[in-house]
Amino acid sequence: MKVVSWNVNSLRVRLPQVLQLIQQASPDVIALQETKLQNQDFPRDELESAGYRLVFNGQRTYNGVALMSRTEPADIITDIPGLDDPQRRLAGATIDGIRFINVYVPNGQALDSDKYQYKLRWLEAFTDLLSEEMAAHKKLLLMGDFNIAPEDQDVYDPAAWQGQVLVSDAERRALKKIMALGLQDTFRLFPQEDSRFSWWDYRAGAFPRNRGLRIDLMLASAEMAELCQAADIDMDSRGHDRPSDHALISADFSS
DNA sequence: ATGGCTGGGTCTCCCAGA
Repeated sequence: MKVVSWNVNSLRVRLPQVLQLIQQASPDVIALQETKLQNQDFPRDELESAGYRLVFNGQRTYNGVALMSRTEPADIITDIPGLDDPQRRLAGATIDGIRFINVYVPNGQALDSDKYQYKLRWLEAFTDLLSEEMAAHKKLLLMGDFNIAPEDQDVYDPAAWQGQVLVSDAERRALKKIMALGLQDTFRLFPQEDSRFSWWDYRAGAFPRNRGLRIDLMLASAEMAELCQAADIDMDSRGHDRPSDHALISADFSS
């Protein structure tokens, strides 16, 4: 089973690239973040014609996530219980007996911003939900744009980023708490070169200079981690004409 | 050098992203 996750930064702009991905890689499950489309504007026909069942949870301008699969999704969730939140950041479903949860974690903007407090509150409420999901599903894959670089090795210049949003102690603690529920970073299950990232600023030649962060993650429960055969970051997706600022990440699982 | 670039909406400026 091939699974991919991609922050497309507008599905309207990136739809041709998603269709190309389908043609070239034919993933079994595709998680998208930052679709930036209301549900009524979601490109249903194009993606259903390409052979996918769709779960989408969208809003205008900001946020929006989707979960696409070759087979029928069941037990769909689109909200975090107990969190009254108009922002559309979650799409989960059971597909082929595996629980998939796709998240677009809030960015946080800056440590002194209200958005940072919202990010921490969101993560706390999400962790409660995830704890229940983990208890109910042995095979679980949590993926998406976490907007947190787990370790300094996931940051191109850790000294310059020290204490900033995306790497701050509170954010990393929140991520550790999520992983302590029994999740493993699939990317780190395999030997990796240094300085491999998943996001690069559009500005100042950040991508050609590889000044990036690894903030897009695919986290697997123990049972899923055992089945994981490979995990990768698709650099071509970021080198594309008119690219998203995020690369697509992928993992393969034996059935 | 707190800039730069991109997408979307309020639409040729502003907000947000990370």
